[in-house]
Amino acid sequence: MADYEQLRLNNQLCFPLYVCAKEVVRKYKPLLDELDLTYTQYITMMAMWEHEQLSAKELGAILYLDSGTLTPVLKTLEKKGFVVRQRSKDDERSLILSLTPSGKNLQDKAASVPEAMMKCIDMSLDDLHTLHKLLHKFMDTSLK
Amino acid sequence: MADYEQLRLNNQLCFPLYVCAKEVVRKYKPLLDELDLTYTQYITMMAMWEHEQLSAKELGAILYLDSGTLTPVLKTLEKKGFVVRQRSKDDERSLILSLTPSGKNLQDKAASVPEAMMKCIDMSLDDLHTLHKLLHKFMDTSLK
DNA sequence: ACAAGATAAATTGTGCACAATTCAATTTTA
DNA sequence: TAAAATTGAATTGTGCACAATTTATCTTGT
Repeated sequence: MADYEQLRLNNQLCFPLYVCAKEVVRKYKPLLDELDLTYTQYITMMAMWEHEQLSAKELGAILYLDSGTLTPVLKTLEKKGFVVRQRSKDDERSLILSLTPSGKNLQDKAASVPEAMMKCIDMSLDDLHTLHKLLHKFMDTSLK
Repeated sequence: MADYEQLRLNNQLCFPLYVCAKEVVRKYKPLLDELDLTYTQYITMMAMWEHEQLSAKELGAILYLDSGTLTPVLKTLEKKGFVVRQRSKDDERSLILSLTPSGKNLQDKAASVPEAMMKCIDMSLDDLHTLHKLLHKFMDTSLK
């Protein structure tokens, strides 16, 4: 008689990962509403603030998102006036993304978001650091 | 001149959480295709295997999902013949969920999934255990 | 007993997320 | 160098995920 111990939700690694990710994104919502950004748009803008200019392909590699997801997100960000989409002169297949002044300015408003989020999280810095390190290890070793 | 250090993707906790969750669910896909289940349907079935019978409200509390998500998922699982949806006699508002024989049998096939997933994950058991513990701590302390 | 409030699902609308396919531009190769 | 293969975005279709609203049922207070 099998007890299927491995199939219990509490014994899964993926389930808490899935729940934490979802719920943290939900925590972001009221903060990001102030910036008129969804979470996906927010991480897209973070990548843009770091890189100033990059192709859609490079962006997808950074964010782990494919064109099916990014194409509509980028069109929305363009419509909001934060991002410019233009084809590369060198290679017409490539879509080059850059920030508008409005998109650059948004970084000032966004600067308070990480701090506000930290206030919601009631764990020691030590635990948070360990968690951060293990998630990156997980990404690097298991998500190829 | 601000350097916006806190806004860098690599310094965020949420971003690796979001990526790991997404990518792990993607890893599940070929395994769950064998069972004709999506990931959301899979965790729903896991909750059913554990509880045999429960209300939609209880299921939502277990899975951290609201009726907007669960209603269509449960209708799909009913259409696939794994789950029965019926109103409670005591309280017509409540939706009582139970497994069909086919839904129960599916547990046998599902039993190999956790093991197969573990083979994809190239981290020490120690690290996995720590990660698991920290995610639960995070859920318990920060997601109220 | 009945109106007012609370509760449980369902519905509606928006925005991802991804697989699979398509299309156009570029590169490779016979 | 022309056909074949590859590449980068866009498109199409399916399935969540959640906020907000609606509907039906139940509970509570008078």
